[in-house]
Amino acid sequence: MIDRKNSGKASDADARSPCPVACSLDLLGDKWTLLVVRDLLLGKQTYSEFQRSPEGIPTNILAERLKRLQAAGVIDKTEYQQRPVRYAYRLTEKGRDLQPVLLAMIDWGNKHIPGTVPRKQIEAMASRALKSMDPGLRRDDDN
Amino acid sequence: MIDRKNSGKASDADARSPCPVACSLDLLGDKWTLLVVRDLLLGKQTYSEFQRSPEGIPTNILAERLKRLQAAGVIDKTEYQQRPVRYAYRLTEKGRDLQPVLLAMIDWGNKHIPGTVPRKQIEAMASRALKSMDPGLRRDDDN
DNA sequence: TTAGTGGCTTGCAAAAAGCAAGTAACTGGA
DNA sequence: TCCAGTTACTTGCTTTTTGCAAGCCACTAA
Repeated sequence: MIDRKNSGKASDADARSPCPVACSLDLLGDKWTLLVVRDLLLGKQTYSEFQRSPEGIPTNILAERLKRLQAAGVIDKTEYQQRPVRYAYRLTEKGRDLQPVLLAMIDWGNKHIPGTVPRKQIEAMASRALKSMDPGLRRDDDN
Repeated sequence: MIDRKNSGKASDADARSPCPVACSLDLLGDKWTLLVVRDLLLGKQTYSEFQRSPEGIPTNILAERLKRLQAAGVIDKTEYQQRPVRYAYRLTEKGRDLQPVLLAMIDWGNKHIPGTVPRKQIEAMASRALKSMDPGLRRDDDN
């Protein structure tokens, strides 16, 4: 199972162009990747939490995206307990820096797509998630 | 050639969820769409200009994306001359409002993907494009 | 012992992307 | 007038990616 694609590449190599937009889209340009990042910013951390999001990401795509994001250094995966083994996915600084992109999308959606849940409500969800978090999942350290 | 998909839909109907991020990605979530928006923000307006961009968008994909963006109200298409007929694609207000999303991506790319051309340089390109623009292509009106 | 959960992998059909080629309307030059 | 070239696409076909269902392994709790 040797696969040379995307190996280690924190950046380009086979990027389409040196444009930062094009390079960002090489990693993030699909319907699912940024939704996973959104979930992480909202405080979700486990595979099954991502699966339970209302959009219903297919499980094979979720697995593939988590690997890609990890390979790109956007997230990391840690065993937060053994017996039974459970993994927590968390954003790295590189991942957290995607927040402005997500916020810009939220603002655009709110302004131009009727019926989308407003940013304020989303921010409230995020802070509520932080407060009610399982202590075992908390990140007191910063990478 | 009846096609009921995407007809008129400025917003959702068959959106995956009411999340503004998910809804935005339903329209913008692929490798090419935001590159076309980038080109438009940089002052490019014609089919062949989009084609000449360094990423090399396949022509059938470009045609399909232009239709989708037009159907979504992000761009409009006007005949800016006849004999021979030539079309100019321009961002609507909805389209211009995507600038913050693009800027956030540029900043992220500049910070985390080595070798990407810096925002300042891109902004310089955009203003140079404005100054040297064919008067026939200029938009003095605002929709 | 058995049902249930978490975190995946595998197989396969359907959709989308990517490539090459072709087309229609027109221009400008020999 | 003929011919090459440009613009704005469409069509056909192959390859890649998505999406859906099912299966699997480790483990727990009843």
